[in-house]
Amino acid sequence: MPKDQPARRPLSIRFFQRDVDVVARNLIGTILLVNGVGGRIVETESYDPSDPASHTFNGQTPRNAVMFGPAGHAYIYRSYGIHWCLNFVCGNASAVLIRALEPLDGIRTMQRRRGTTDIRNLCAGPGRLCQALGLGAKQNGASLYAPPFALYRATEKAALSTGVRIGITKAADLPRRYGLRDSPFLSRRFPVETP
DNA sequence: AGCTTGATTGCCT
DNA sequence: GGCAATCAAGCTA
Repeated sequence: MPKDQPARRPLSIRFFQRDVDVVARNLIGTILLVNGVGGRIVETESYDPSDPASHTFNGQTPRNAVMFGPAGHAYIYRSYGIHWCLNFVCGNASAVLIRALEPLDGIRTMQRRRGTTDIRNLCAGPGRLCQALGLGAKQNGASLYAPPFALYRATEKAALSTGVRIGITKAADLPRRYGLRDSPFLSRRFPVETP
C-alpha cells in the first residue's frame, strides 16, 4: 500500500447490526480484502425477508441458512449454476449483496483469476467480484471479522447514487441499489438523477 | 423423479 | 439487443 494513503481502520464489530439499508449505504467506500486481495466497495444491494426478491422471503432452507444466522458473516451462493455471489449478513434474515469493487490491492492476482488485464472489469458485478477474490462455497458462513476477510472503514464521506436493483424480476421497482456516484467501477451506470 | 427458475456473464449478430 | 452456458434449490407429484 502506498505511503500517502490514510491508515486503514477496521470496521466496528457492530457495523452489521443495523437496518440492512443503512448498512448497504454505509458500506459504500469501505475496503474489502480477502487474503489481502480486493478494494473499495462501490456498489451494493439490500435484501430482507419482507422483500419478494430476497432468498429469505419464503423461510429458511439449507441454502439460505447462513442468512438467518448472526450478523457479520458471509452468505455466498451459486448463481445460474456458474457464478458465486457474496452477501454480508445483517441479522433478522437480511443481507447486503456486494456488487462491485474498485480494485486496489492484489491487482495482479485478480487479473490472473479473471483472465483479463482490464481493471474496470475485474470486480464489476457480483460474479466477477467473487472470481477475482477467490470466493466460493468454502467461505459460506465465514466471519467477516477473521481471515481470510478484512474490512476497513471508509476514509471519506461517499457521494451516493440510489436506484432499482439489477437482474431480479420480483419487487424490481424497489430502490434498494446503492453506489458510489460516478465511479468507473460500477457493474452498470446509474440513470442520471434529477434533483 | 421430473420441471422450472434464476440477486450472471460473455459471446454473438 | 439476443441468447447460451450450467446446475442446484425448490417445487410439484
